[in-house]
Amino acid sequence: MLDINFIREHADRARAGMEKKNQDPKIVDKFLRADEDWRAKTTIFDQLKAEQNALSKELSAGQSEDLLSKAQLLKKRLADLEAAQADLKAKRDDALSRIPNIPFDDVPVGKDESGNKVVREVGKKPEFDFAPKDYLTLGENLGLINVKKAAEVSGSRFGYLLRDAAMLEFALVQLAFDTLTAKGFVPAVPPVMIKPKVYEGMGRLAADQKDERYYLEKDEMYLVGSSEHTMGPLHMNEVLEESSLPRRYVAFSTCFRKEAGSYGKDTKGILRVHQFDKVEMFSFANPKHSEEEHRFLLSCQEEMMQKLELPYRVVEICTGDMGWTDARQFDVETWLPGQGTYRETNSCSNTTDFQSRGVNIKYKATDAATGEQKKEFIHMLNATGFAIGRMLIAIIENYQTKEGAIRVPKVLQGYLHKEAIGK
RNA sequence: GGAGGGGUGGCAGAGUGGUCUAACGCGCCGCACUUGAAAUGCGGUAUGCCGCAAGGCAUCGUGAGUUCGAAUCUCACCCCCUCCGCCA
Repeated sequence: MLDINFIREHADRARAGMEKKNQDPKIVDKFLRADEDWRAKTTIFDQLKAEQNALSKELSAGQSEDLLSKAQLLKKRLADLEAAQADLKAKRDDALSRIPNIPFDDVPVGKDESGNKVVREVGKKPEFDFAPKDYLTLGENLGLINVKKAAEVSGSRFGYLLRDAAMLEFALVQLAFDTLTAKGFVPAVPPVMIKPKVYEGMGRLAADQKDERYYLEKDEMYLVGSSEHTMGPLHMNEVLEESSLPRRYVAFSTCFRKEAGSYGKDTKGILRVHQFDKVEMFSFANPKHSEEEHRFLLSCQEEMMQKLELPYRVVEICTGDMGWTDARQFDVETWLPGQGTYRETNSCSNTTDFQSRGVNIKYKATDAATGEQKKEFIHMLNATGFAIGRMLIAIIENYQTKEGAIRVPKVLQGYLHKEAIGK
């Protein structure tokens, strides 16, 4: 969530941010109104409460009928006031939860993905002396992917990864963990279920994405859409030492997504499924250096793409297309020759203090001039390591042979103990 | 899932209805003493909110309740520990 004081003082900037993100800026005014009403009620409530406290003290010294009836009257007034106050606060907080993070000023402004800016293209697109096939045809032919059986067993948007596809998953996970732990990332396997209150704090139950979540009603738990969601709260309610920053993690988890609102989109295959595995990078950073940290995470993504020798491009996501919690977002899109297009395979976001405020993670900042110590909200960043399903798609399509086999990327051959996947 | 014990400031830990405005201790910060340090002494050391300020309000795991008044009593939930059962 945004800082309440920031919205009070810079309502115009909050409105502008919402407009850029295709949200209704009137929400800000709704917030301001509820906030003002709440503050007025709070002032009266606090005064009355002070009266009550004084009265209680008097009563503790000596009771009298007069004082007691006065206190009883006060109690009733306070109860009414408290209800009204709680109501207003709920209204205010509801409005607050409908305000996304504000994009940095230099983020390209745009309505939708057509406004995204290609930053660079890297790698050579493979050339084939035959018509390249799509991954699903290849994968089904080789017995690597089975979505038909998965549909019978679990429904649409599920898939079985079989044989070397399953082996490739572990090879990719291993490659990512090897690469990133060598850089000091702490390896992690986080929970995939999360309490509603914590999830809210992470800004991932906001209006625009609540329908995207699986909820276990009986247990009041959500299934996470990414390990980001439970890695962020790893340091919930903590104050981290400035010298310990940045704190970087590489996590592996299954991800669950309803894919509501994407009916009819990418319905075939395993590109868009309800369940997939993903390696994720997460960083708790000093706000002074979070932009730098963001570029670093992006460079890690690119390094791993280059290790796989996959052609990709880096795209800076425009305001209208970027995530709810993000102040800046880059995507890595990988070339898919079977489809003749780039598709998003990685994402990399700086959420600044939008999430850390929600899960209460601070760091001890030392003022360089005065030496004074202050606790401030930390910046939190997340980035895809490998989204396994989509990387399999990219590998299958880019490494296909005329005979319908798949060459194994050099860097994975050691993990897979083979150079090609055939029948 | 069952039985029992517990959750209090950075840590440790007292407090079982009204000077709790949360003891004592440790740690931390400042000052004094000291050549310096240690030791000692004195003072200060949670967070959030309302307010221009003075000041006020809230918070003893969370939420609700009883009461004029709750860390303290009641209920529900969460978490931790011990034991039993079940389980990869």
